[in-house]
Amino acid sequence: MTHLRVRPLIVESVRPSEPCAACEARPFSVCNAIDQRDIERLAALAVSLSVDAGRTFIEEGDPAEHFFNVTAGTAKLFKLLPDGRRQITGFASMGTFLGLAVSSTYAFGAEAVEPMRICRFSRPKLRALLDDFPAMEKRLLEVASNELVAAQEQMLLLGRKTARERLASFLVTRGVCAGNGAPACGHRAAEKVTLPMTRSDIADYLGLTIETVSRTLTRFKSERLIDIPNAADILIRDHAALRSLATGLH
Amino acid sequence: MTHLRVRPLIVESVRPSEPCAACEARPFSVCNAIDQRDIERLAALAVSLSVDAGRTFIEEGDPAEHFFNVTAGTAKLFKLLPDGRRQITGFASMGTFLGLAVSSTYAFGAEAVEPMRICRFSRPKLRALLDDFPAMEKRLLEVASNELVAAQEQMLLLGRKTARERLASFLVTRGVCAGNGAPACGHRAAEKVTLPMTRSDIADYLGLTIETVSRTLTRFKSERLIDIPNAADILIRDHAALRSLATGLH
DNA sequence: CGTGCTTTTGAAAATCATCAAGTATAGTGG
DNA sequence: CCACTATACTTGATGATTTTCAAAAGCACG
Repeated sequence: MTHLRVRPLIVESVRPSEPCAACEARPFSVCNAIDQRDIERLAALAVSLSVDAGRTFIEEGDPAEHFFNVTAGTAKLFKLLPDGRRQITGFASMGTFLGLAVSSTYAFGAEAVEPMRICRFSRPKLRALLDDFPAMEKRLLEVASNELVAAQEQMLLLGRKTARERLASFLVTRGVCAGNGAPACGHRAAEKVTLPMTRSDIADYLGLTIETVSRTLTRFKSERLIDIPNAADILIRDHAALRSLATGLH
Repeated sequence: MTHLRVRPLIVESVRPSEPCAACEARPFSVCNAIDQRDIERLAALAVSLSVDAGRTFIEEGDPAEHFFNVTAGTAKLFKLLPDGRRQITGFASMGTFLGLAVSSTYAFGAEAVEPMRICRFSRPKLRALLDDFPAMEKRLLEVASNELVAAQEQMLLLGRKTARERLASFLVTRGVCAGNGAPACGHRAAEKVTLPMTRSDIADYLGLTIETVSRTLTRFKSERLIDIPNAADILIRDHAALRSLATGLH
């Protein structure tokens, strides 16, 4: 019954010849908590995978069998209501660690918004490894703490900010921390913000509709705060004004 | 300016004779990760404090010098915008651990909504202790992971749920996990939900106004979903209907 | 150069916020 | 014990931001 066969989530599945040691994402990820000489033990667990754009590689409610580490590309993390309403809780890019749940099932779904490369670890095996590398456990706690802070900031945005303030916050945050896709998080503001996600994704991230997102961006443009050479790229023209808007000052 | 504060935050400051060993909150907190025989080392760091209702004991932006563990009472955790808009990101009750931030300053404020008892730890000292007790570090990671899941659920609520759905979610969650103040989190539904916080707090938690909270509760009452003997107590009359509403089913 | 998608733009509708009283409730002091 | 005050809560009328519904305009891809 070939027609019932589930299409494999994963397009390619390899153990790179020089697995973690040469990983470009390592400096940005929890993996850098492990010494160069111990890195092989981690590499033995890692499976590097390609994920096509649009592919869901974590399904909310599924048994949580793996941890993931994003090594390239971007994913959206989301929760759904039965009628299809969606809240995107965050975007994961290079270095982001996924699957930090105590529960036995995933609390959120994850879908690639652009072609991705991810590193997959068996949950129980990585857990076992963590016992030998408390430094990595410490890093995980740091990561979780930072995400918690970001989540609180997002709650403020979703609960109390206007549409204009939400878009301004989004652009500013993207500009500072995800300038052009690289999560180098240089603390300098980017001129150009590249948005790999659709307006629909942005809307579901900010608790708005696509129409409101589009209208608000258009208005920013008419106010000379930004330029929109094409839908995916935003040029920041008045960073100060945007930052001010983002923090709730009118 | 916290430095200019006249009245002391803390009303009473004691090291109880049997510090952590007999702590009622320990079974609910991260402290239970430490063995009975090692508990003294933790107790040596702990300072037990009383906090009056309405007192702010964590100020957003202040240097993060302490961790806290709630041993009795309830606090609201919040973030503010410059013009006074407030988002309550959560309520902390018995067993809740506070202060998990990597940053050197608190990312949120905390205020007692009813008389509280908290356990205070010096950040650097507890950090040092954690090196000797990886089990506690593990527990902290669990706690942070769980809070992350709760935060994502709250983002779904704030970004995508209607006022009715938000209130229903709030009542159901309170009924299951905070029945009558004890965070036993028994998985049975409570008949009565006691709300130590004001309507204003509920509104700021759910991203609504006090008027909408009040009206929605009144409507639930007229629909026989709940009873409101007094503003602080809510009787759940139709738990199934509320749960259904909370998950977005109309 | 269609075809299908995303994005933009417009008009109408709706939910929720704001403004404004009015009613409980609790705490205080006479 | 009872006014008296302050605060919290409820209820009503109006209004505004955002959503919904609808359709046109861009863009990418075969």
